[in-house]
Amino acid sequence: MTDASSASNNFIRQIVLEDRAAGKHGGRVATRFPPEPNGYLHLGHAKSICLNFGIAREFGGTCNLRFDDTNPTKEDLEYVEAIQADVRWLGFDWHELRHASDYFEVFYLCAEKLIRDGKAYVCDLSADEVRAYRGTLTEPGRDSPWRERSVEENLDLFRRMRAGEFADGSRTLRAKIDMASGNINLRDPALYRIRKVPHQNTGDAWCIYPMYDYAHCISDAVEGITHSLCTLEFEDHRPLYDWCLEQLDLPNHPELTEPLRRAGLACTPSRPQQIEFARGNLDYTVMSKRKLMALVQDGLVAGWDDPRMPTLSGARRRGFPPAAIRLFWERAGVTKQNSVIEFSVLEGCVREVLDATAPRRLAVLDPLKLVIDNLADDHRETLTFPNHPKNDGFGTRAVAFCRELWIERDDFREVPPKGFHRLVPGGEVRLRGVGIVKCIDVVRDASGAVVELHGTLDPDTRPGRPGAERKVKGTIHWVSARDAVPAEVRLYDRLFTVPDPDDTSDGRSYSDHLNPQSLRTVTGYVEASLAAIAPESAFQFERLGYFVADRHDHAPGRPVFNRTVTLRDSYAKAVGG
RNA sequence: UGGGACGUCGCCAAGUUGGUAAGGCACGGGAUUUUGAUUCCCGCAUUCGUAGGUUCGAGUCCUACCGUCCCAGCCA
Repeated sequence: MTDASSASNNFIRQIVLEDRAAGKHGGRVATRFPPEPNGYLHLGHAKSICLNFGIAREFGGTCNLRFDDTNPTKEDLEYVEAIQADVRWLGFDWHELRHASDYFEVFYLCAEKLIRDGKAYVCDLSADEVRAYRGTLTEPGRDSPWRERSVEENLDLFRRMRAGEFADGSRTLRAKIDMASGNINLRDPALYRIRKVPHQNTGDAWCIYPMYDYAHCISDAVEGITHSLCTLEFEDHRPLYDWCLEQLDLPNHPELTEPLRRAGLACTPSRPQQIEFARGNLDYTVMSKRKLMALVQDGLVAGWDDPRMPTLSGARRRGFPPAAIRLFWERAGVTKQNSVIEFSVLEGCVREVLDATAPRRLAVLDPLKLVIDNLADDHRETLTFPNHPKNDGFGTRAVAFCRELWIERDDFREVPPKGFHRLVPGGEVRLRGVGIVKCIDVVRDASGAVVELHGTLDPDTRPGRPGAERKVKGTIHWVSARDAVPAEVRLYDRLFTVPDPDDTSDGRSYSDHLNPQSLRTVTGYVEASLAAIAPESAFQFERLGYFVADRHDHAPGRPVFNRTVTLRDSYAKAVGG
């Protein structure tokens, strides 16, 4: 994890630095990553994960994984399991695994304290009425008719809410703040609502559930969080975050957190500080949970881990190394500016990591036969290839060579465009690791299509011979037609055809911009040893790109590869290919 | 005159007491190369949303304006 040690500077890191210098929290740093288990983690979450775990790691602090599970109608165990796997895969491990629901009893005790202090009341208004009383962005709201109930009545009603005496939606517990505030979050926000539905973690123990603003700040304090990092849209919520913690003063009211200690959970409440940063967006993709969910449910992709999805499980299956994702977010930086990062930045990180870590192999994806006429029909040879051009530590491997080869159809042109460096009739090209071959014949089928090439290998240009230094314009890759094995290869491209699929100003929605070419499956030929490698092994197929053995479908004897990313190709770019 | 935030190169992003615009990606050019890959050089904002002002000097201070994003869930 070298990328975390060279931590780039950003405003949050500076705040932490200053806080430590000032001796806040005794110099302690504690963060948390608090996903709601209502979907899979995506690249955007990775930014928050890298930030929270990265800050904790840099300062010798701790970072908890906390499931923000306060809304049982949306959450599911499937997600809590997938999220843990994704965080681990990204390369992080949490100090403690917590659930907001672990604190339900604490939230309840805190609510009673607010009621006793005259800071919260039970409101009988319906959802529609609350909306009407709230006012608008430019007009103040009006006080609820239930705002001045006595402490005794509020306490009685709230206890009966918990006991299940009232119907869903019939009452809420509300904070008593200011119905005229310019900040709508302060217009007596709901703290608790009635939902008689079972919860993925607490079963049917509760029928009242706390709201995010109320639960989140208390959860942070209870866990001793020092810096509570969240995204920009919560900036308006910070006054409420601070209000709750100020009313409750958890550090000085141990009786409120007593249930936790009784349950054996460590608990030394802090007074955390919420700091907001901008989400990270990528072009040519969508990142909202709702849209990702729709892509899955509408069958537009093969699942949450479809290699075209910006989910972490999708990135994993696509072959993006976790280190590349970490590097990416480090490069992108952390600020308060809304931004859309070009996908090429991510691809660059992926190539950078894979160039250094992926062993090289030969594979032909669009095969055309090339017969070396000046080799005996039974000619068999085993060539030794380095596994990495710049790192001998990768060792070497044996590559079978014979008279009949597969080469890339693209690497032969009868009428070459200018600047074409590959094989042409009568022309020469280097076969990677073999020598220079000259094309002496082109075989066509009845329709005139090229079906086979014949050539001669110049024996003086074989590796080790003096002629091996001879220059030719191009080098192409190949595999032995008698030894290579067929493999299913999935060629992925971006899922959307437009930079901003979320833009609906032309009246079209993101699903109208799906790229029909985002997946092309071909059967190619790969070095035989690739049939035996483990799923998720990554390789560079020389001159083609980086490929990964599919996590689920690759099996011994049935190789399946996903193209992670192509190699940079200045030739294709120059000719507009 | 509802509240909150943000505007530095095509995309990110440094710039913390005002002293004369880092870096990355992308892009263009060149070298090396048995991957048109990698690597290596070189180039790439007289200018910091705009207009004024203060100052010997402003991206950094002041004023006004313009633009973008977020907020009216008993979602998070």
